[in-house]
Amino acid sequence: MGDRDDGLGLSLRLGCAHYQPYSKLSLLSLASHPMQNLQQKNTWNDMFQSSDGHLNTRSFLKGIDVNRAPTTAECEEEAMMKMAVLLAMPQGRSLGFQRSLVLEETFKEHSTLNPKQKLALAKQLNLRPRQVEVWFQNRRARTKLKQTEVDCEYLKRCCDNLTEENRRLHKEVQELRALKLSPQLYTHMNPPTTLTMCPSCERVAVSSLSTSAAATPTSSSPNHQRHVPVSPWAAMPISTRPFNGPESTS
DNA sequence: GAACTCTGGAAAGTTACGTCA
DNA sequence: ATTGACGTAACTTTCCAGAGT
Repeated sequence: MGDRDDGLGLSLRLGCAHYQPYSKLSLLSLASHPMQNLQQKNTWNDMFQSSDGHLNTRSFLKGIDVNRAPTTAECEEEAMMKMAVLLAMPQGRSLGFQRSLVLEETFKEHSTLNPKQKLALAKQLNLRPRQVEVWFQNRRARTKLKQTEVDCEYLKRCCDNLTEENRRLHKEVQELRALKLSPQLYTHMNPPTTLTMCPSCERVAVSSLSTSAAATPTSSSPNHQRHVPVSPWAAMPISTRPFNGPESTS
């Protein structure tokens, strides 16, 4: 799974963008390696040994944000070390590190295989064609699941933004109604012409006359301290409003 | 050209198993 | 030692597109 940049502006980044050999690999497959050698396992034990003497691979994994682009310094050493450890971690049943690596590289090129490619890959990896086929099926499923999770998060953020905007608009309506129902304020209001409405977005904007009148009330008209509730984005182009896109929320 | 059958592949769902905390 | 969570390999079912008749 490589970087993705679709219409939603979403992208998935794994590892370090500057370190290509590992950065594009799936963490799922990186974590799968049947390192059954006892001697090497002791090495992993040493590396993951926690204070209480137990192995702590999950906490180690927590230190890696697969969606964050690490700094250059991290890329060169820390990320390298972490990825190297990930690559060697035994995790469940797997086809082996080298095989997974080749399968991943092949998957990056094309997520589906024609029969000829499948046979060639199976021969290269000393696997049955059926195993290669199954691996690609499962890999596509994992990719789709991951993408679904990302899309779901994006939609959730959109929903949150709209909810907040809805709440803000309700408050604004209430304030406007209160303003209209107040006779004193209503009679001393400036003419409606001081409020202008954008013909394209139909948002009310405050003209320079009204804003100056509101900001600097004269001694002869103290009641001119008129509050005009205008949302902070009223004068903003639609495309730059906070609820208009995923990039504006983070 | 339309209707039907066959076949292969993909997706979705499920199961079994190994590892770890 | 046991258990639940998690990841992966492998299987089953369903659907669909393309080829052949």
